[in-house]
Amino acid sequence: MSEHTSRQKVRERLAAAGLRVTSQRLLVLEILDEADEHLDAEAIYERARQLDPRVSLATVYRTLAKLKEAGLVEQRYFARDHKREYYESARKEEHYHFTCLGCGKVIEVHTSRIAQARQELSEELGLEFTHACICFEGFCPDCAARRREGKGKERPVLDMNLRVSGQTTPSR
Amino acid sequence: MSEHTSRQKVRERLAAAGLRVTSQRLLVLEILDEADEHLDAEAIYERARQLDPRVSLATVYRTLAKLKEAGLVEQRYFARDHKREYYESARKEEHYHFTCLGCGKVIEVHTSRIAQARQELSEELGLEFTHACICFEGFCPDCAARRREGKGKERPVLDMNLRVSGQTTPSR
DNA sequence: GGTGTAAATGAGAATCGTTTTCAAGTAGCA
DNA sequence: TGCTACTTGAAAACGATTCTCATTTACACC
Repeated sequence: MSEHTSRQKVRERLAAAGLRVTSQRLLVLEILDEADEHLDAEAIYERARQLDPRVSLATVYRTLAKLKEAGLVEQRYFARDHKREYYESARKEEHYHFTCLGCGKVIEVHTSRIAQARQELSEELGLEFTHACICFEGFCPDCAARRREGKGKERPVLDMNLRVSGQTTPSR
Repeated sequence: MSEHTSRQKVRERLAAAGLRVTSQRLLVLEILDEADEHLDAEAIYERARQLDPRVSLATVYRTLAKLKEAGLVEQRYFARDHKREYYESARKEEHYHFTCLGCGKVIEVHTSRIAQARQELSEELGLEFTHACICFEGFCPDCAARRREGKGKERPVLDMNLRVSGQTTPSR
């Protein structure tokens, strides 16, 4: 069943957002819907190209901008890799991201404290929040343990098999 | 009194952090100490150059990296201007930043909810936090009011007399 | 006070994710 | 079916940051 019904739904979501339906936009949105990780423009481009070799990276960027503007897609920054934009379909419930500096893993975390902070600050100061960029970094349980053991060696754990360029922030 | 005493203190802070004391580092750290706004590398460079025309932008960047690494300076990202790094002296108490999309103003806000979230998530999931990048955006009381009035016109308020390049995130 | 050496600097080139330009193609409406 | 405004591909442009490399400097040690 999925093949056309799902594509049809994607089509409708685009139209409902007032966007022209193009094969490139369908493609990008489908890729993001199906992705279980967070993708950057380059990764989306790779996937898109396998399905339709004509798509260009510029169009991926333009499409992402449109989808974001329409609220169909959310853009995130992760940890030290703040030079690179990541995207995810906007259909998940509120969550935030924790990046492990040891293994690069991105862990989704749930908390109501951020919304609470927004609420309180909004009342106290009369601010009107539209958006927040929140990202946490540190070590996942495994990497934290590994660090505690090999502490004598203090080997540079910050390997990041992700594309993560960045500077050092000491863990005080 | 200040002239040499304060410079002497800056000198000591650098040395205490294990950094070589150079005129450029003194300069950058002094500039950040005295700044009442948040400065980006370019702005620091401008100010530094007026005091010592020899300094180069590359050195400003290198110095900021060192100072950050040493914990003397903190680096932030603001709202939509996420391509640009801002710096502030690391001597203030915990606070976060709210950027007004109407006038570009950066408002410092205080809340304990973030620390609370970190604490709770740390206990629940065994995560070890080292750093968080948090920035809020929306409209300050004035701009919010202005928007509510001129709502019919819906003029594009996002003027940002700061250097703010960015995409649109709808205020749902 | 000299001196050796590792670290820091200036100038400009390089990087690299993202955006823009411009000519050609296409969606969606009449 | 045609019109027109919106999209696209390809390649160039952008812009904040980082790197290279030859030169200078801080500072530990004599």
